[in-house]
Amino acid sequence: MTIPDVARHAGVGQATAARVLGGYGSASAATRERVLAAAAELGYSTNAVARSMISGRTDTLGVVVADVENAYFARAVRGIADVAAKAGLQAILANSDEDSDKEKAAVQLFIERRVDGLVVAPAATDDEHLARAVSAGIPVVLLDRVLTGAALDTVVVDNRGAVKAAVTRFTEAGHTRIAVITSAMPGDDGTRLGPGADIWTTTERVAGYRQALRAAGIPRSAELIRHTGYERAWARSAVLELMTSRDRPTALFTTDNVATLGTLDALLDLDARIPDDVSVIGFDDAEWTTLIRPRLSVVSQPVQELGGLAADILIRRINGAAARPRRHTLNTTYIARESTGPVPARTRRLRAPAGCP
DNA sequence: ACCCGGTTGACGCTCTAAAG
DNA sequence: CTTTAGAGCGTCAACCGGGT
Repeated sequence: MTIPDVARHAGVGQATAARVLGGYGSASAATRERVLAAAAELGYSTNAVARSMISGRTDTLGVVVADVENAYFARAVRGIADVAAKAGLQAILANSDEDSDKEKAAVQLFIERRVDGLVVAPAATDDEHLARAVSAGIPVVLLDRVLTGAALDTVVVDNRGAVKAAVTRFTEAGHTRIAVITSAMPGDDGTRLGPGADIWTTTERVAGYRQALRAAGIPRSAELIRHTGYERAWARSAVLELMTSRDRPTALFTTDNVATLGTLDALLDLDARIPDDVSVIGFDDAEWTTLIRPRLSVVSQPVQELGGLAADILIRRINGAAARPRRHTLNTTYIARESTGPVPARTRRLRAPAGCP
């Protein structure tokens, strides 16, 4: 059923039926009613493909994140989708798995699909493909991460400051053996970043950690900085190793959801008591952080607002806003709960249970 | 028989010009 | 206010004439 069918059935001209059904131009109330009745009777529904052909819009937003299963991205996507829906746009998702090639492929596919705009949490510092999207007339807003080379609207939080403030809680409580667990890809030695893994967020958070140590006059030691990769199991084994080593840390800061889950997993296996054996602060106030005991102290970021703001800026761009691209930095808050405490008086020996890898 | 580059028409809708 | 006629959007299959 197409507009000519509806027009014929309603006994009006094709253009009139199109105007009524498309919601543009004018038509008398009586005509409108006839057209709508005919459309309902015939079961007409708009052909969005045909509409896009002339309008040049698809009313869709492409969203590329590392992994929608990650609670952080899930909430961000929720924020994006809600704001998009209010503007009559639909978000389409792709996962990059922090792989630059996958991200490029996803962006290319979105360009081919002629999405009206893109929200990307970039996996790497390479931005050529994003510039291509922009020159193809598809505006791009970066989420969660900054690309230094690109002049793009960007929505982030103050990662460095947030982590510095949180780690300072540790130093103020007297901790000096403070480890940081990140789920960035490690290099060969397990402590430095691997090639292409210099994700802005992680870099900033580790920088915040370093600043806090420096401010407290604590010499930094490389073995306390662990880049464990994007699998929770990897973070887990890194923490198992770290916590059973001599001179183990008394405080752990985890920079993201995956690292936090892997860390807690390891501490459960070690039967470590939080915070008596080790204090923990995580980044991101996931829902489950208050369901466990002790409740986890966290840096909380307004994830859903972050996504919503990204979508909002993007929609403005789609509608022709020409302002110079800028970085929007939202604030985080530290939420003190029960997972942090003073330095343990003496370190109880921790060991992994038998059969535990 | 085949391959080549080029042209045409079809898809469903939006939008304009011109006329009723 | 409403109508008709028609251009055009981007892509593809089908077709065309011309060449191997």
